[in-house]
Amino acid sequence: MRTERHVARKQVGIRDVAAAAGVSVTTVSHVLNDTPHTRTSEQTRQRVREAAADLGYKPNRLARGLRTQASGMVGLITEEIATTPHAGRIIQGAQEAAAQRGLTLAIINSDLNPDPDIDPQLLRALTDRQADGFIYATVYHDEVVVPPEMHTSPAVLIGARDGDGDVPSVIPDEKAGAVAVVDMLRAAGHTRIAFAASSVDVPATRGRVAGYRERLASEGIPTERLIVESPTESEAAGGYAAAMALLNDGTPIDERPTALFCYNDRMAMGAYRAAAELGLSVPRDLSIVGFDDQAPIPYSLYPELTTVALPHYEMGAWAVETLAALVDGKGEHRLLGAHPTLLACPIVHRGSVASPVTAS
Amino acid sequence: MRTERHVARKQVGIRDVAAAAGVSVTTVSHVLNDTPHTRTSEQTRQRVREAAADLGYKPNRLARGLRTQASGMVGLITEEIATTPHAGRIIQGAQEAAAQRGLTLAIINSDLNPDPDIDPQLLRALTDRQADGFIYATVYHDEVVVPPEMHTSPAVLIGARDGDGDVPSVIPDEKAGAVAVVDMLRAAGHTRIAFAASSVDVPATRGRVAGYRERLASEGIPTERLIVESPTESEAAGGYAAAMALLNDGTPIDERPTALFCYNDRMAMGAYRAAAELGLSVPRDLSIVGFDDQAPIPYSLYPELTTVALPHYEMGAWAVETLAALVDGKGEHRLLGAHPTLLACPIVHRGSVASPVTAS
DNA sequence: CTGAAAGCGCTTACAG
DNA sequence: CTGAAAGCGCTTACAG
Repeated sequence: MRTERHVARKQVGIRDVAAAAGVSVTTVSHVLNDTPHTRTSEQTRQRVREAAADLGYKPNRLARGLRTQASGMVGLITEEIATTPHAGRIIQGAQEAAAQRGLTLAIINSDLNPDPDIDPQLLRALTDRQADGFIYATVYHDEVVVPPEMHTSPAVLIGARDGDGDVPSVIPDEKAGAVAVVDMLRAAGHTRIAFAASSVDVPATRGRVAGYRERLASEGIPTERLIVESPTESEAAGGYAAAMALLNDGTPIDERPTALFCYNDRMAMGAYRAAAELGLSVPRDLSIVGFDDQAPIPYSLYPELTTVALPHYEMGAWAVETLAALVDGKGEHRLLGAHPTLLACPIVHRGSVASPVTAS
Repeated sequence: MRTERHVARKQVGIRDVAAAAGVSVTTVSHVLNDTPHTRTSEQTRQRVREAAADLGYKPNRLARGLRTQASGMVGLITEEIATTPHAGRIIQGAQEAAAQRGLTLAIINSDLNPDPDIDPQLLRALTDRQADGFIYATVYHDEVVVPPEMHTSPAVLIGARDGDGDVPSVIPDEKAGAVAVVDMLRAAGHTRIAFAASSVDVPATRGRVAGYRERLASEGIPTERLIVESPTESEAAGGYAAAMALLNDGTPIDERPTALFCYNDRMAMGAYRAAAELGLSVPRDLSIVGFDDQAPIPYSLYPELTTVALPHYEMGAWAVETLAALVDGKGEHRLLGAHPTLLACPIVHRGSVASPVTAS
């Protein structure tokens, strides 16, 4: 008399429903799936539905998938999810969009890939399970070269474009985000806006400085002396050093920057410390803006950090929506593949920006 | 002449391999799966394997699953993955353990559930796909009541125990972690060790204070005046306030705490700020220890924060390993269900702890 | 309008 | 030792 808790009690199948309703399995399938061009009397439909409910019938998606050649599953491969701060939001966005469409999301975690070639082996578990499509999410490459499977099946890239210009992709519009920050700071009355830049070469780095530099340049404001790169990584210590270099370089106090735009929130943390050591009050003496909206930094700082959010959730959702459209044969994905879709990075206003006290 | 990139080119099946190798599909299945008690001549095996490789044969897991009644898929349901800091590590641990066993991990995200009843609807997508087992991860409840499916199928809980004492579960050993911190601080020579407690009632809260309090009590050190609760949430501002209350309450300087153990890293951030404002240098004048090892706080602080890591990755891995054992019929899960498995929370030594300067 | 039957791609008793 | 055949639970032309 062993415990048999995990022995499934004869799963009820479509045949059982048919028997209970006194119709054929064909009919059951039609009414339960609302197959178009199939007219079944309302009375029969009723009977079928009741029988299904009574028996607690749940269609076996494996069987259906085998028959229809569509698993209803999409695979998300993400590089080193743990190290990329908000990867969770990508997964969440993808999962919720998938659920809305009756799709199930399978996750594959990959090691951080130093070169831009995607390992075809990663797709293996997914292709074996007949995934309807693939999403590959990376954060360290501008361009990536995708394995053949991703060319022959619906696929989508997050955070990098396809080198062949074939697979659709989505990336954050870092540059526009930086431009918006400059505009916001200008509107608050700042003219001397410094930038604490990153020294590591990832896609985000270039877009952010570019937005900052070009926007200021377009208003005739020279930025050479206002940009300093972190001497180390883009962490708090680097932000501290950059801020120190910027604010404590011997220039007269009334020529110092009144606003400091940091490459990311972690560097902004260091900038806060530098400001404190220099006796500068944020935001009165110095406005500080970050980038990433990386929890829990922005609301752990005092005052809370005004920063720019990355559209992780939105990219995840965009990915499965685009995938679903490709699977359905809609959407001219070739066109999509040529240029990455840019998603907005909205400013999150908190307490670290104010108008400069020194009126010009 | 429409583009037909997504039209699969006649997927090669087991039948094709059989034909190419000149054997039956039975034989192909046996050699490819290494079916025990089946002796096939080495020569035949060779031929089969070559044919499979040549044709690029990939078994269809859907078909196999249908036949064997085992999908090879496990489902992970996580409550509000985005808000729980390191949920990504749970997913990673689960995914990697799954991959090692040839299992695929499907993810379902759920809203934060205010009450302890798990919504059976969440399992729907998973049961329809014949998931071999379920993992439910929560962080806000001590106990949870699981739906019937999780009683009749292999299932496992992360972060909470089953109210019925039936489903195996795993939780961090918060208390032991806190005890270890006290021991470490005592070994460094501290006697006046304060605790900045959390005011929010989650499982973690109780274990951490308990460990702190009991350990000190066991050494005859009274802790009443050394514990102060955050007046607000367990964020930086609360840590700041608690630290201020602890360090700036008018007690003579040589009676002040020399070490401050914070409920979590976020509160520790606030404690750093309080220390700075009081002119206390960390760790010389005050040692600070956090809890959670929540990126990027510990290495964003100066000096870097010594803290306690949560075994997220390990819990994820434990979950699928346990699940796999249950699926295989091994493991007396009833016994497992009675008491949660505790996983160690290791101290991560960084720069915020030193021996007190004021020798006793 | 409805149903019998084939078949999706596998695995696995069972017979030879 | 090897293979023919049934069957997992569905969907879907096709015939009635």
